[in-house]
Amino acid sequence: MRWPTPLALTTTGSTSSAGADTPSVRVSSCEDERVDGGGFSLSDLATGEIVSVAIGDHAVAFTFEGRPTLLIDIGDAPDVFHATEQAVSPRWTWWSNRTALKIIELGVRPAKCWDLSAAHRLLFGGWRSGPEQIWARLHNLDTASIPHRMPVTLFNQALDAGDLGEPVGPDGHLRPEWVDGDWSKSSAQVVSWADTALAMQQLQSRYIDDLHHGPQLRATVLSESAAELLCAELEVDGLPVDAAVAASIIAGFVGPRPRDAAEAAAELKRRDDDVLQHLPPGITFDLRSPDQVKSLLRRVGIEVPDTRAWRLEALRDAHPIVEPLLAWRRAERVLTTFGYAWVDEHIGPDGRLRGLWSGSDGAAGRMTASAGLHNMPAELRPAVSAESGYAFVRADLGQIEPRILAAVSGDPKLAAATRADDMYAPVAEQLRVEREIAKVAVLGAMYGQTTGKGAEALRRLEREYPVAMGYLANADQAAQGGNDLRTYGGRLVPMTAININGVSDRDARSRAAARGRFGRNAMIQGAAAEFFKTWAVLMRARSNHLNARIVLCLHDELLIHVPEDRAAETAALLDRCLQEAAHRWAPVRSDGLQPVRFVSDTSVVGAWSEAKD
DNA sequence: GATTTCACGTA
DNA sequence: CGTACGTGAAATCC
Repeated sequence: MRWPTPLALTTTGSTSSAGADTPSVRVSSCEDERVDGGGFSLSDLATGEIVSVAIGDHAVAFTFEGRPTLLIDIGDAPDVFHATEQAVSPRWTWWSNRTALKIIELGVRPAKCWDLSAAHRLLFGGWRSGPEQIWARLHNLDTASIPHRMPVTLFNQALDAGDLGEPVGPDGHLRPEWVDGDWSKSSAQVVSWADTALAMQQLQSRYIDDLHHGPQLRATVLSESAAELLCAELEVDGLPVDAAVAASIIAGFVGPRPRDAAEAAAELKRRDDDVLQHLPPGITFDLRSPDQVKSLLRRVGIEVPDTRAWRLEALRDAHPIVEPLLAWRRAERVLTTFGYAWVDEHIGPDGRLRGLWSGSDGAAGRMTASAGLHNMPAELRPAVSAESGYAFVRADLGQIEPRILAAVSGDPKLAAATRADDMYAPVAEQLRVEREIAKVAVLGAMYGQTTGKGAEALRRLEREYPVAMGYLANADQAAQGGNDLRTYGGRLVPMTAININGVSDRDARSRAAARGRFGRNAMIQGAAAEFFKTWAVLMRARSNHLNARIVLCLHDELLIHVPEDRAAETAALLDRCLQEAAHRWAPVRSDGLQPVRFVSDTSVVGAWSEAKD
């Protein structure tokens, strides 16, 4: 698709409203060329779907029915985005949510999009999903041959816009100069880059059709795209945290905030001495060094292969130094990872903890977050508290993994068990074992349990739920054979994603077993991640009128910040969204029943720590 | 200076 | 039970 001479224009900031229904934008000039574009009325666009492509950090090219319509500078025109969302709520197309972030920072919340990067990670697996990767895979080019740009040196200055040429180089790859995006763009080049992105959207769409993975694949692309919008919003909004409460909790572990270096050193020594006093005077070890801790333990007669907490836990009574050592470890964790430095670095003056969010990193496509948002110790959760006049609605999915297994495998008997609030109860009855045994057996089957107490229960599981167990065995076998997997929602799980390092010292058999475990786990964990994101983005889309904001996603748990008087409504809506997500995953049967039931535990709280099971 | 290992928090 | 992630400090590599 080549575009005609683009109407490459910027607004003058004079978005005039002719009326609430027909906002219009007057366009006049561009960075480096003048194109007489005349007037532009958003109401003209209301009849069809806009495809819009945001470019780099700044400019955005709008297209309508394949024709370039408008090019603007993001920072210049928040009102244009706002009006566009209001009038037509387009499905934006962009290379990644870094563009969405720019718009969200202006206070506009795009409703929907096609995120090329998210779609790419879904379709092809892995982490890398820049324009050059997207282009290469869709053109069957070897990603190893993607060219890299020479580092910029004194003698190798950044290119002028005029030196860029076409986006595609002679080797068939996107030119790295274009991908890097730190070039000054002419309007024609911006439009050309938009052209490229739109072409990728069409190729991805065709790729989806050709995979024949069922209607859920396209639905997953849209859900994962929306999840990227959610991620950008999570980065902008942040998690409400009371820094004073956080500081007082930290003080309980490591003492008050030191005023100077000497005080910090004294506090450090005091904590070290709590442990070292159990040794003969004069003997000292660096407690921060695992090797030295091992030597320390050897000196008091304890020999261990490593000094991990769970191992030392069992040796509490072996020597009086073990107990204070464990306490030291705990305090050290708080001090180094979640101490005052963490508070200072990640909690803003507005009382929001902010980190970077990824919608689908990793092997199975779960969301990830930095700044400790996903591994904050439970002891710190009281500091995560709603602002004045607000409340949290927190909800987590109950027994999500076995329910997912029932759904993706299509096992009718296991699906029947999901009708119970506690699905392990009917499973236990079926297996004629205790509930705990049944639970361990089901989890063991999903995770590839190796140490076997539940061996007998596992055999019974295979007899009673052959479809579900067959699904897992199939994934295990495929992964052991080095074959890539694809989740129920359509995410490719490449077997290259498995971390070989951790098992490199084992023999071939245990490596194969590790691959098998990885495979069966990825199919469940990945599908659960997809289901969770569907739930979350439905809630995001449905809750605008409540002023509710999702402020934390934690694999199976949602935390929503909402005005107090809308909390009950929000909780009710959250449940309806869960039912909608379940329905989208598996339409109702002929008898009108939902084949697999999903449940959540939902509560309205003032702080995250409350009402947590 | 960059990379790996150990340890540990979360699900 | 087992998988995944992000983190920080020490140890190791180059």
